[in-house]
Amino acid sequence: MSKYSSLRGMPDILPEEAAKFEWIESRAREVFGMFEFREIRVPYLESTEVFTRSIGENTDIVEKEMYTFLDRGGKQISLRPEGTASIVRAYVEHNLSNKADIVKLFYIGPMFRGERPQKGRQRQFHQIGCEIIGASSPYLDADLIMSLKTFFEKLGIKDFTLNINTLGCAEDRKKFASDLSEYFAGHLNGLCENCQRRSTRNVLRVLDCKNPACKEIVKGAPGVAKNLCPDCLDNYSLLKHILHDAGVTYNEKTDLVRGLDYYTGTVFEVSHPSLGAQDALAAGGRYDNLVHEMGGPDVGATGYAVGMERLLLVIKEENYPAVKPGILIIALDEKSHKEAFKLTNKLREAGIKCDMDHSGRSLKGGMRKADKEKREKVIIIGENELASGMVVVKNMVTGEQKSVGFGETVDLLIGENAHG
RNA sequence: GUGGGCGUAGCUCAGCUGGAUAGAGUACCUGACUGUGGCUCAGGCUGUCGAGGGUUCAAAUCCCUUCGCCCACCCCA
Repeated sequence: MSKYSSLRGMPDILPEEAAKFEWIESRAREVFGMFEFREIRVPYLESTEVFTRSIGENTDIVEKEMYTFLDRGGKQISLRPEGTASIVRAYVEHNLSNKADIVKLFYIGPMFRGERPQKGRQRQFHQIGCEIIGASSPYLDADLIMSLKTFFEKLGIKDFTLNINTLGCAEDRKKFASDLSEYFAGHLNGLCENCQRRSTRNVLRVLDCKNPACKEIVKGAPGVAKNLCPDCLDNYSLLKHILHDAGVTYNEKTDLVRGLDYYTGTVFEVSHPSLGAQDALAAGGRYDNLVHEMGGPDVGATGYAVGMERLLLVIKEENYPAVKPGILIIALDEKSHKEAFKLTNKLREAGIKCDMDHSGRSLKGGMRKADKEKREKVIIIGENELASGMVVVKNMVTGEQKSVGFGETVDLLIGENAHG
């Protein structure tokens, strides 16, 4: 039992897992680079207002999940619970709209929410997100969704489902919400306790309640489609056409809603069956009013975030590349240890991955270690080698070994690596 | 915040109707094999039985409290 442990929901990411993070991140950079998104790094801490204004004062995230505290100057600051707010803040602050009409950005990093941890959910978790700011063409939504699909394919993820829906523009949404409130008011008794509360406070959320009784009532609820203005309707059906033509299979899910206030119009979610209760791998949508609300130009925007920890749960072990260990250098006594260390450094200078056993264990011990670590080669240096000026290079796979002069070791190994 | 499950060796777990030095497998170290790994065999190391308190002649085992982890609700990526 150690004296200290990390905070609840804020786990250490140990090397084995960190390697997976690293691999996923480099696939992200590869794919998003190809789509011409550019990376942006925004701070983990922001003035609390950045989040309350954008995510919404009455959302659960802001009300009860955000890590908020006073800094030494008495200013109220918060650890970011998501990425979009900061990015829009940065976009406005640095007048990025003047540099290009469309700005495509991606980010990778930790987010913080004070929730109770469970499968696929931590307090410090990591997201990879993409944003396209500057216009509201459905082609941009399609571009965004294509980047997500390509990313998932690159990671070897299968069996994911893309669900899409539209919430309509701000006016549409208002009308829709009031229609829903009216409908649910007539079925109040059948709804679960939570939904009775939701039906007045945040009526859209009743739509994705998991309670069977509520689901039944939701079936008869007015759909969003009726409430859409012609523009929204056109945009949404155009998006569906574009996706169809691009060969993207999607599932229209009319009860899909988002919990953050800034979403408007198209929303989407990617879910995976193996995830359990928290089955969203990624989610996003349009936020056409946010940039303006944050003090920027009146331009549309769209984006999504992918949950890293959830990717980890979904990606199969064999999808990750095997990490090949380097050569192990084993010295048999103090004198050879010095020479061996010199050789180790020479190999590294030549770009050959290797490590030396400094534990002073026996040759047998060293061999065992190399075997356990699945090393392909070891180099052995002892009294005999020092006397003859040769080192032993042993191939652990074939069992074959040869003596080679100290000076020729690097050349030999480079030659062998070149031939596999 | 609410509910349920679980905390015993580095890891996976047994022991739990109270009983003497707390076990197995695995991992690790050493030797058989004096300078060569995998297989085999032999030996060795590792524990505040999550923590604190209580009941008892006696507690890993029963009771209370507490902390931690997991799953679910809630919410969300």
